[in-house]
Amino acid sequence: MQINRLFEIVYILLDKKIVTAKELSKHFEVSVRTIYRDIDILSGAGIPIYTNKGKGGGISLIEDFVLNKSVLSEKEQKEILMSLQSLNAMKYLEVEPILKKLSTVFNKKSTNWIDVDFSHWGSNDTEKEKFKIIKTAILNSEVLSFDYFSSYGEKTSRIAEPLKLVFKGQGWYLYAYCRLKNEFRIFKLRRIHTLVLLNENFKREVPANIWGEAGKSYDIEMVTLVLRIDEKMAYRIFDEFEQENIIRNKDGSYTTTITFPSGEWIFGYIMSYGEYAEVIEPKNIRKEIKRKFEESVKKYS
DNA sequence: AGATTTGTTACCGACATGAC
DNA sequence: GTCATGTCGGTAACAAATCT
Repeated sequence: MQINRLFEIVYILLDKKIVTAKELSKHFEVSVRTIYRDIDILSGAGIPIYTNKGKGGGISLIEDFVLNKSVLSEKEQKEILMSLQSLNAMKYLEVEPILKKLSTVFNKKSTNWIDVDFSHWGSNDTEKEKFKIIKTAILNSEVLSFDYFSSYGEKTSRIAEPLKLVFKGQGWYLYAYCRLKNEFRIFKLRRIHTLVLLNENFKREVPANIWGEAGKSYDIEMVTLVLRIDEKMAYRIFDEFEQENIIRNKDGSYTTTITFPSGEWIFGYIMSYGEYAEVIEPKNIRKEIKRKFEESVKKYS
């Protein structure tokens, strides 16, 4: 199964409105038989696809499926986007520019409950599970309870009204109204544990700007790090970095590139690798790390 | 009405992949 | 290696819409 073909079919349909199976089969260099199988899969995934026979017929999406909100309820639109997203999220990794185009089509015209980025969704089953639960909670406006571990490792039990899933930087975040703090908060998915759907509904509007003051988050300076990490930390590397940014060296160590919002916390992050990580670039961070380690050594001497 | 265009379904064989 | 499973291609027969 070539998942890219499915997305591209949807994209072509959005673009051209109507296409015959034969045209599609030529475009993809597969048989019409295969195209029909794809159509089956797509409609199974909740995409409102239909066909017309005879001259001028072909395959199309239900009219104005993106543009006309009255045809599809808000909820249906959400689910279409979700079904695309989860197809992608499940396991198919080769996702390409078509998805970007698709996401702009959706983002512009459709709902905004999720900021689609179509980046890799990791390989972690429990994260997929979390994603699924949260998805359900958002779509049905159900209150969630979970344990949350702050960056200091502090654990708090939260009850929150989930509003939006956002992909940002290196991972997924849940934007929700936290009843513990009585504020809108952003939770990193990876730090959320023991997620439970409470049998309670809520009503709350999503504020226009969820990332704080306008533009603020976009002005954050980013730092691109090149790290060499010891083989011993392999389990963390594949958890924390994108696969295509990982290079395995001859001696078994790994070189990875990652872009982070700059800030003091980067040092903490790098140092959490202890002796097993070495900063190659940028030089100033390399120096700073060295200095910090040296200071730390002083304490022990 | 009959030809043409397009979708729909069934069946079978080839091939790849993963499990045992 | 063998077996099961899944994907794809080819063909054939049929249904429905449209054209001449």
